[in-house]
Amino acid sequence: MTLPKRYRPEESEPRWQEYWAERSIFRYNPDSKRPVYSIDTPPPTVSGKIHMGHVFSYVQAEAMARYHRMRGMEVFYPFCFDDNGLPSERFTEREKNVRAQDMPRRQFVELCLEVTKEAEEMFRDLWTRFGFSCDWDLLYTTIDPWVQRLSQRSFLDLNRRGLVYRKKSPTLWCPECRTAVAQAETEDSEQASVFHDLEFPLADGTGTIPIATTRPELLPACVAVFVNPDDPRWRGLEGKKAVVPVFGHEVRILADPGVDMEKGSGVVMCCTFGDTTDIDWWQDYGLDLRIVLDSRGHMNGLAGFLEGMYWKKARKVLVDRLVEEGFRKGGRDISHAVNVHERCGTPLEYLVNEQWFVRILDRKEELLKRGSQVNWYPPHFKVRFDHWVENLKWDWCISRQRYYGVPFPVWYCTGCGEPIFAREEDLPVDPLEDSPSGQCQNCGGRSFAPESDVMDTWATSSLTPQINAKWGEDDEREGLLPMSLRPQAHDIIRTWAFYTITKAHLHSDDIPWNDIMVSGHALNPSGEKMSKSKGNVAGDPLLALEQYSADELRYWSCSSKLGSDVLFSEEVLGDGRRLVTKLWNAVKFGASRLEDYDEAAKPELRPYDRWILSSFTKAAGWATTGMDEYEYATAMNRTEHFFWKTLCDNYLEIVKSRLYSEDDTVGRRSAQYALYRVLYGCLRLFAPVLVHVTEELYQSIFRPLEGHESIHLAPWPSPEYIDHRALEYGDMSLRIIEEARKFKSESNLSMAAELERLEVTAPEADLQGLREMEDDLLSVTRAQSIIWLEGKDLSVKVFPPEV
RNA sequence: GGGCGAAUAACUCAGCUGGCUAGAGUGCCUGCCUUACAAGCAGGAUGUCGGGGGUUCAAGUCCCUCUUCGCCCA
Repeated sequence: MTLPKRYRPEESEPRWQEYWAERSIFRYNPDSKRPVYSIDTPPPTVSGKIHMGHVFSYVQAEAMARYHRMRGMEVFYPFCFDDNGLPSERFTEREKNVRAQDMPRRQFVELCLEVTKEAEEMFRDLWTRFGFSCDWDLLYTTIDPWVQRLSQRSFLDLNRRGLVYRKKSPTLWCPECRTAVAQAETEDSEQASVFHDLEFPLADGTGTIPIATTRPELLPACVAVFVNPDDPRWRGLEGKKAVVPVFGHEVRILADPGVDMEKGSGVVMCCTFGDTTDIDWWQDYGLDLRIVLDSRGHMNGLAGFLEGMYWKKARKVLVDRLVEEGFRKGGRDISHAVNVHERCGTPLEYLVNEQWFVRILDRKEELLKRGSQVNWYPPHFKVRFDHWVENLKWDWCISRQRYYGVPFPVWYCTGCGEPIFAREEDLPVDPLEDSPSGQCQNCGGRSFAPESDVMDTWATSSLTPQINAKWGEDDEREGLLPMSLRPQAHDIIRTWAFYTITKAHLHSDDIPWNDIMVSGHALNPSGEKMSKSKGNVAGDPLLALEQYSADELRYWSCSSKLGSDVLFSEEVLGDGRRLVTKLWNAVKFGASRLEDYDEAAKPELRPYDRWILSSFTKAAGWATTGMDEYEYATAMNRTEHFFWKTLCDNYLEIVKSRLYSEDDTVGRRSAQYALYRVLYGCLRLFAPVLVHVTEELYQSIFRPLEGHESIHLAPWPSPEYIDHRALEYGDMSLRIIEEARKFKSESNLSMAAELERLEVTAPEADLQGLREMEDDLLSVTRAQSIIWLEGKDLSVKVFPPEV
């Protein structure tokens, strides 16, 4: 049982990773009698490089998997990839320097599959090297045929429940990606712009009205002008008509309380469509539809002389014209928030297209209720969900005019346009290649056109609990829903968490998971959020793994409170290394003193041995409470403090001489017993985070007696020993050791220096308890003798040897 | 504009339901090679707990307000 002087993680870590894989240590056993702890891993988007932020968040969840496994639960912990949809398309286009529209659809899809496959292998390799305990046999990707089938089944189920509809309707549109996008895929970008002050003539020639706008190029799309009915400046205008400058068409002047009197002139033009207010008014007042932009953001024929220009150019040309013709009275530079596509940063437009929607707007209350049924860790993140639901303005648009994704299982009758839905037993279908069976229910037609849109990736990735449970499949997994835990970062509450809760509610009238743990972000050393799009990513995980061991990086990932953002910096990573080394050395020392350890030879325990066992029980209790609340950082902190301060700095020094003693066999046996139990206990408390070094130490030292195939299959420490009296006097006595050490330090003496004697004064009630530890106190302080005196408070006098 | 979070030692952060001289790690200073560990050990210095009010016998901890920063959403 001797360990090498130094621990070599670079050699040890791959060895144990291989060991776990070969023996399928982390395989999920569906026939197990243990209670199931299931984790709904959010499949990472396969769209590029992984950064420390991913690692950070996934490690936190991984530690929870390890913990629950040790608590005796059957852990269902899959890994997965989200590799369909727009992100993967753009990734493929970037990697291969191609554009989807330049090649046959089938060929592009093949290319996507190839590119994402490579990325996934890299991902899997990296995850293995971080010591992830997922069951790779449960791996799925969102483009797998059976997952596509499940996703299409979801669509058909929603259709059956009357929860999807297809409608020509104003939709958020990205002119760059040329597809509809969902509200959740947008973000605000602060951009410089100009507020143009225009003047609209009144149709009856009685004057003009001022209108300020940032989007003059939408003038040809102007369908009305609005004022506030309470605005005294514009009383009497309502019902008149205004003439749109340059374009000359007349529009009605209407009054609506939604007009902000403070902003600009208090007169607003309504265009189809500049923003959501335009859409509301267009609907509420039955206004004309004048679409002037095409799917690429160019002006169309309705824009007259601007036709064919990209909107930016059109704006410039039109502003010149407005100035020329005297309609523009001025303008000022402003900075305002523009709604852009989060994937490419392009300002979004509202176009009118046929799109598929999931009906959610009329279910806000139900969704809020579902959200409350989930346990949020930490709790304050729930309000993000609530606010998102409360502020929803659109039904969920799930169709995308792209190439690579799960197809809609739908055709349209060429005769009457009626949609034909695939039969469930035929799934998965690709309407571009397959044909529906039978004829049109509506007109009897037999000729069909395929739906060429694909479903948004969220339509599938919102189904991860159902995918895990193989919902509706022949080999459906029983008893997994709702799942135990969804781990994820806080930036995807409004997308992933929201959609997943929505789907579970709509399909099964249930919550998708009992708990959700929301992790923070890893910030780069200057405190900024790392994001691929900003190009400020620090800490390439592969590079980090060359400099630091997986355990060190894991330690960093688990050293901050759940949900809070944390800096990724070199100095913080040193902390993990210190602990790993200390752990190695302490166990190495223990092992050298435990060579003849005999569990059966346990004698009556000495006071300090009872003390350390009780202290451990206390520390393990704190750790357990922390882990149960997903507060792994607190748990690790408590454990580390116990291990370093109580165990190493004090206990080991106290019992050292007994452990080396050849005369005091009973004392030695007693110390050996406590040391063995406590070291093994500490290893187990550290195991969820420091997964490799604890395994290495366990296998070398504890496996022969404990027998578990891996420390990760060993039971989490339970309160096995508590002696309150020993705890009290042990803690109290530390003061005596402290005073002796302080004396030596202040006298510039070595800790090994001998002392003549100690005079300890203590209250009568405590004297007996303290005196029971005299032998160990003498050995740790190197004092010749201790004089025990009775007094009011505990105090210690130190006498050096006579010179 | 609304919401959420943060503001505690030079740095990174703990401080739960208010209670004894406010903690940890790093860094700094002084020592010490102690039969595991100098990547260590012992000791030490450093804080108007963002500002201002209030509640209370008692407030980093609760309430109000202001300031700064970050994030999310309009």
